[in-house]
Amino acid sequence: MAAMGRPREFDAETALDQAMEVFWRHGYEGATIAQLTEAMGINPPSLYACFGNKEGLLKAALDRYTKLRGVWMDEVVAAPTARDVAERMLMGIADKQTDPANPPGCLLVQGGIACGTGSENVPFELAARRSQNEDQLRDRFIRAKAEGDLKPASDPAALARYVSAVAVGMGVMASSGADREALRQVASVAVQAIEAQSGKFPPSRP
Amino acid sequence: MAAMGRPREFDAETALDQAMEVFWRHGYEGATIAQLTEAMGINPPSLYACFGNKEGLLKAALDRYTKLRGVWMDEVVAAPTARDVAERMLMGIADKQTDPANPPGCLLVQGGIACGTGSENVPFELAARRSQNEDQLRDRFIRAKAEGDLKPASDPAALARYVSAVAVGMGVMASSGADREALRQVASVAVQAIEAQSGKFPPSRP
DNA sequence: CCACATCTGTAGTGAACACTACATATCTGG
DNA sequence: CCAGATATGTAGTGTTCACTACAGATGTGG
Repeated sequence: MAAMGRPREFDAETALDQAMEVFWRHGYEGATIAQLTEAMGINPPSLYACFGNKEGLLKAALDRYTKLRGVWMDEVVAAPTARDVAERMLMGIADKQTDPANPPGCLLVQGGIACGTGSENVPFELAARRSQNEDQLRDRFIRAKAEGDLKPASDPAALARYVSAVAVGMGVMASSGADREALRQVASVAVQAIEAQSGKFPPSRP
Repeated sequence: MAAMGRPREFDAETALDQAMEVFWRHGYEGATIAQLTEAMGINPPSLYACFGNKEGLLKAALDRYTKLRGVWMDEVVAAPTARDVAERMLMGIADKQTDPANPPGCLLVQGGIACGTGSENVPFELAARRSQNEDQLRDRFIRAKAEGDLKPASDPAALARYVSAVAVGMGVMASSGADREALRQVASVAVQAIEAQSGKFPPSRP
């Protein structure tokens, strides 16, 4: 019934990857539309037509980031024990956050911990995504406890929060120049707290 | 030999406390001169005459912050064992970062993890202050190891980095709404990694 | 080929920003 | 009381920001 109009000349996902990198490196407030459009290879009107506004672009970038991380997290929670889950996650983070292919640290931290007037919900947006990871981890630890892999007295939610906190702390350290070896040491120590809750206990009945 | 001029009508330390709170809540880039001057109860020319520029004001606020934290850290490292040092520090942080008298989280994190063009050295400035804490912790753990309080095979620098990372992670969680109990649980789990390195070993000879 | 719809590039818009010129006010030293 | 020095309040400065008006380009359906 209606004509379809001129088709878009850029690939949205590719452009989003470039935007993600800019937000990752400079944070939400530190990233300017000029930097974003240049990295994406488009002009401002194309950006606004496609993503609404700067915050919409951030959300799209966060969606893409968490989607990519999601497949990795699935591998993480596939580890056989709670201890191995923690180790695989934290060691993997040590590597990922110092991978020269990406900006250092984690977009969910670098994106914006504190923001000014007009961007107050950006930190909430990031926190919500982080808590998704934490929930996934918690569910895995609940299972580990049921399987007798964690102490009956252990608190899966607290353990997940702990691993999450360590991951965030590592992200901040990575962004301020910590090298891979330093982060691996942190991960190695951190895993010992999970080890202290681990063992082989009679599984709770199904 | 020269006249002294009109005396300043505000107290620099009091004004700095107010500025500190604004940076703490909104971050370096999110805090505007208008917000700062209003909180400090002065006008822009007074601010610039006294602190040079916005970054100078931040540095002064950081100095004040770390000075106040310094006396607390002295109490922390005065704990008798490495494990107690870690517990006192992380539990204290859980309380401090959720103290309604201050903005949530930690100024050394909230201040600015990622910044835009023209403020690139702000994150470095914060990282430098954080590493002061880490160094103090490391020195204390070196002593603990010498006293036979930590395993001979333990790495004090790695342990200090670990505690530091947990503290930063807790700060981020606090700023995104985690309550005191949640942070205490994180601290409680985190201490167990230090416990795993603790015991009573023959002290190395003086 | 034409009406219509959507994209693209140029060139801006008003608003908010960090910062400051300037006149005035308040001190000290002589 | 006067000269020099520094602080203060008013009222801006130029710059940069997110965002957009508009005209031309490129597609689809009839």
